[in-house]
Amino acid sequence: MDLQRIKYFLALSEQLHYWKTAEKVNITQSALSRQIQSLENELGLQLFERNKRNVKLTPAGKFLKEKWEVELSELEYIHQFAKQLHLGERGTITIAHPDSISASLMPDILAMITREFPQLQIKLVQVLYENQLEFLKNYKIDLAITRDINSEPGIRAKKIYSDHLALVVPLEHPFKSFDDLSTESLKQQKFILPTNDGGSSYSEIIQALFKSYDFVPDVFLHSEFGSTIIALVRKGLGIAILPDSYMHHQSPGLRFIPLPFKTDLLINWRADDHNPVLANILKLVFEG
Amino acid sequence: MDLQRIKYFLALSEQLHYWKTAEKVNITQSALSRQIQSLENELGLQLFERNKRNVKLTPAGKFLKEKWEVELSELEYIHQFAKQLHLGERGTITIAHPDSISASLMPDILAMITREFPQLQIKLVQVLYENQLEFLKNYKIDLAITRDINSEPGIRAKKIYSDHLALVVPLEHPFKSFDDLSTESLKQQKFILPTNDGGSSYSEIIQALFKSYDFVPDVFLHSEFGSTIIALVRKGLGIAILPDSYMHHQSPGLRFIPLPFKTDLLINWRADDHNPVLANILKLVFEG
DNA sequence: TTTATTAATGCATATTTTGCATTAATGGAT
DNA sequence: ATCCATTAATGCAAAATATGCATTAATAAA
Repeated sequence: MDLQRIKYFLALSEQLHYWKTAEKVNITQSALSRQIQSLENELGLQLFERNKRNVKLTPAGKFLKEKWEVELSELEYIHQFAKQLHLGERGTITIAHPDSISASLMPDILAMITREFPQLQIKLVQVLYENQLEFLKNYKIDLAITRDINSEPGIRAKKIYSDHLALVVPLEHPFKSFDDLSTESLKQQKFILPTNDGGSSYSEIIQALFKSYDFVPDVFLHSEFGSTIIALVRKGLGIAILPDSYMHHQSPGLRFIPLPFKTDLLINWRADDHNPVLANILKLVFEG
Repeated sequence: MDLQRIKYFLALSEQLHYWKTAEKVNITQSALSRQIQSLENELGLQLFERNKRNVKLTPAGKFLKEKWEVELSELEYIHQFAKQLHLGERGTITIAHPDSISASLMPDILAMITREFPQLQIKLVQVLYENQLEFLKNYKIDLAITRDINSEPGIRAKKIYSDHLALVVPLEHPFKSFDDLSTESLKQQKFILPTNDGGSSYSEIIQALFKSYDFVPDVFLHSEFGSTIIALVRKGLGIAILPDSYMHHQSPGLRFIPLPFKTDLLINWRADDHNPVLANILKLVFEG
């Protein structure tokens, strides 16, 4: 059954006149007549009661007119929605990102996305460092913002930002600026550092930093969660090294001392992911 | 957009394999391939992500699969429903009938209808005698059961039943049987009779009855409603003449004395009414 | 590298739809 | 009653569309 036929029927059911209707829908009266006939044959029922003079809906025709009007507009809506999915203007995307940028980079990115694609639904998740690529490969997330360079096949990555590292100390701490740092003074500090899992480029940078001062830090505690680390520093339990993106978090009682080391932020996605939503978001992130 | 195409799409979206699907829907792989392509062109979007080896739904395709499945089954249901309307197995019909047969003939007719056409919706109404044909012509009712022969153009009628008239008296009344009736004894009675509107063949029969006893009745009250008349008779306010169909109403305290006069029941409908429901009901009423 | 698998495509054929011209039925006017 | 204007249906040829067969091109697996 062709939907066009149903549209012809609906037009005729309004006009109840073959000639006028035929003109309206841009076919000849002959074609219209036969379209209605085929529709009736296909359904095995009569839609119109007609003689050579008058056209009138049968009860079944009246019923179908009402129902089909609803169904056709429903289908119309569905098709428009699908078109938006196709164009990547609608849909859902799940993004994992590090805690550090939840008050700096993420708000910017999200504002940009909702400005360009207001219909997109975005799910933000925080994923443990070691799970990020696995979740990406298993379609649990579609986009991962990480601080690590990966070399997974099937995953593409691109740098989107670069953070300075900063030494985070309580306000009352004697370290006021970078000049106060020395091997001697650092040796006396207790450190709260990210979990050292060996593979993370972020950890490696921190290791390099300590190496440049040529000492092994006294690590009081490891945590994977930046917000945990900040809370502990504020309580005076130690000092930490974090990306200075954390400065954008509302953290009274803390001092960030910038260090001459940088940590990159990379955006990761499946190379074979053809979801148009992804393509739109990547384009937006890279090109503004 | 042909619904058949959508069915092909749905089949392919299950199998995700052109050959197998083509076989299943009884066309060649070539035809299927092109049907899917036209569908994609028509919608202006991609339904499947495919290379020469694999077929996979796109997000839009996945969405449409779910929605179209629902819509198609909805349409299926609508078409079946319409078919039933066409066959007169579904639909609504409004029937007017006299109060007298609401406990005798009507239950029989209704039982018959619901047995044969359980999906039919029947509205029963009581319409004042003088409005019956007007309501029928104005499509307020579809079927009128009357006791009057009409000669309206456009209205067809057929006799379906014949009632005896009965004299209705309270149980304690001296009239016990037809033999107790005489001009003398009747002259002493107060009568409660139907409204005498002149045109009703029912009233005319009652007039003929009185004429056969050669007297003019002392009429205490006229009412168009049989149940009102019965209530008044039971209270001893007079005696009445009613079709003996009323015997089937639960009316303790009354005696029905059959009279040798008959009143016909006719069923009336619009001659040009092609509602299949009507045709079915008429057939049922006439042929059992 | 080869092979088997599989979606797409060129082409001829079959089917369906369309438009033109005409027919047949019907309501209204004379 | 009769004629006329209107209007839905229909025969026919042309156009558009769908189908099947055979082949091609791409690719994953052996």
